Amino acid sequence: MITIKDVAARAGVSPKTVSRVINGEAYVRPEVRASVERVVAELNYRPNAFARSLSGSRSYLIGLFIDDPASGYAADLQHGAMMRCRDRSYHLVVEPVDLSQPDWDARVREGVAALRLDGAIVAPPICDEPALTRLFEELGLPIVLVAPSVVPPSSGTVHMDDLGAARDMTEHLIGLGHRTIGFVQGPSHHRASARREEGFRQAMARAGIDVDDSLILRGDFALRTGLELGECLLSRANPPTAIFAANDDMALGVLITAMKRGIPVPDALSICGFDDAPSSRAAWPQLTTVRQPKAEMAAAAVDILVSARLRTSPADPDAHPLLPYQLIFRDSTGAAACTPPCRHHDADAA
Amino acid sequence: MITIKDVAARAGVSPKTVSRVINGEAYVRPEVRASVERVVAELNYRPNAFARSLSGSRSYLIGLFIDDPASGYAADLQHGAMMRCRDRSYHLVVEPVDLSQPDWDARVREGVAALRLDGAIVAPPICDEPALTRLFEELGLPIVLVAPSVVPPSSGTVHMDDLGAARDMTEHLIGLGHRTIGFVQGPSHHRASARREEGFRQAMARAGIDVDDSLILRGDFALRTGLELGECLLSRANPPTAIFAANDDMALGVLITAMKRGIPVPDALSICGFDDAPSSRAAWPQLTTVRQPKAEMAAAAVDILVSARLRTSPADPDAHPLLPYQLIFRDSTGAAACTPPCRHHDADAA
DNA sequence: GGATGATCTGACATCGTTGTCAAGGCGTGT
DNA sequence: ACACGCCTTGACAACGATGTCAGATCATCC
Repeated sequence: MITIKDVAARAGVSPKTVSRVINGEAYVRPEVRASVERVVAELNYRPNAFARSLSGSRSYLIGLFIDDPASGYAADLQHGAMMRCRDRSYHLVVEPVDLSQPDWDARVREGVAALRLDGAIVAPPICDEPALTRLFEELGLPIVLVAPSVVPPSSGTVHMDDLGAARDMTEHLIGLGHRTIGFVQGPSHHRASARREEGFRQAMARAGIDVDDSLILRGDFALRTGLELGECLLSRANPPTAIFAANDDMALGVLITAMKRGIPVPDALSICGFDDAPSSRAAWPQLTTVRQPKAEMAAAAVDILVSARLRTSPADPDAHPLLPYQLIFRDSTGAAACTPPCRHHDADAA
Repeated sequence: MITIKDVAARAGVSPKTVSRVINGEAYVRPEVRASVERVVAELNYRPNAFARSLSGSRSYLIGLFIDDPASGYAADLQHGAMMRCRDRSYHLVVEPVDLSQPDWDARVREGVAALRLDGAIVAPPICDEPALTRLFEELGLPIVLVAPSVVPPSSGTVHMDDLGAARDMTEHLIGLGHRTIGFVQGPSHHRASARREEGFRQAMARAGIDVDDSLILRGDFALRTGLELGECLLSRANPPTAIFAANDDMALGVLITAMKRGIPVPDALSICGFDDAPSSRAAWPQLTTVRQPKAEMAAAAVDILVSARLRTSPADPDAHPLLPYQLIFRDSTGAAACTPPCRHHDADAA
């Protein structure tokens, strides 16, 4: 294994100078820098991460704290964070946090203490747990929250524009001629879900359509509530011609209910979801939905943590980026059966 | 941050003795051991992983090398590996390997060199890449392959019994009265998939049913081949009453084709898959399938790597465990429409 | 009682890097 | 010619653990 000394010897400089070159510090003559860089390349030298962290103030390690690391959501976050870490020559350590276990805080402490993490990314839903964010604050660990409902001070956040996405999707439905649209809400404590409803209402208001509040039902993001609330909406005397669910699982539930009742989708009923979960693609017909920039949010979180070493401004807008969403038009939405006067509408936006 | 010196001072012993206690070495008087352990608990001391790895021979780090870290399969492996790592006070580092990039080997080298990994877990499909396993061998890094098609010498493996699972599932179908059963194979290079076909044939042979080779079609694990091959099978003059696909995505394709043709599932057609992918639960009806012990395989891999420090026997059977599968009976399989004489059969095994 | 070996314990060097600090070289203004 | 500041460099001591080795203690056997 080659070390910094080998490089130093071969380049005819001191180890410290090699260290300077590696870390891009100033005050190294360009010739010397070039020569060291050449030797580094020749020997294919890689600094030992442990020595680095032991000696220096950085560990080059970022923790990703996740409730359920086996979920698709978690996988996307991991992927995005890991790739960005690699680009910035950091490494990602994924740590599961099971808040239902009594000793969860001890386990978190242990992980942070043993690894000297430079920062932590906290995924939903545990990013909304005050005890956890307090713990990180106590440990002096910079954190970035992914799509949190509440924003504690002195932590970074990454978000997507839930309101805008829901507005756009609703406008898509309205453009297809739908006027009676049902909305399946998420749980009340979930801020993002509230923003989605807000977007829905905005789009309806802009189009001058009165919202019938009895068409807005509250669910809990689980598939089975989609089944139940779908039943509710579709058994009405005047059922909606389109249903917008605040996540894909519930949309799937609505879809299954429609199939059971023999309602053809999208011919008699348009359905759209939110999340672009894997199951939205596996369903038939495939679900029109909103892609959350999960990987991008995680990558942005890494950026914030890495650069936070430099700047120490907690409320800097750079520490709270809003990432672009994308509407995914698939096969579960189509033109409304022509009850109201409707023109044909082109649906290939985004 | 408290260090080994703090503990040593408070316990009135040398740092080295504390080190001995932490690492469970022999030759420490029971009283001393107890006293040190008390102080460790009091101060809530955790050894610094970096110092440990820099000084000692272990890094307490295990790498999980994965092609597509965003897949559900990867997520399950990660979860299992991570939990077991935590129990054994190791940590898991996930490293993506993109074989399509020209410099993939340099990136792997870099990761291994910088982190001094104690071992690597290599997930499918890259565990079947000879260049990769050779690279690890060259680096002297112990590896465990997850469900590989070929087993290079001097590496551990973890497997599940694909043959037995497919046999059991086929027997389940036969027990439901099915006699004309279609089988959708995976790609030819995929050994596990071949074992699944073998299990299918064994069950059929045991039941004394002749296998019609034209009912066995080769796919490539993608959903769209499920659509196409389902079409193939269902448009026959004498279509099968049950179709067994070698993975869930293809089974889903078959399911969608059946829906399109208006064939009720499971009343007129039973379908089952393999993998217990998330989408198998999101489908309607939910798919009967085989649960692969993904998390358990990953956990077993960690065990092998951790204990391999102790024993150095490469071909030890303990280094090649076979993990138990589980049949998941859901709603896509049911009794065959009674063309052949059939008795009612109880389906609640496993 | 003294040699022997097993059981304990600590001093010290070491792992590979970075932080601190001091010092030398060089340009500039007076 | 001198003081001053900026650039550039390296010596040295950390960082926090473990490996090595030598020394101390104790029981056992001749």
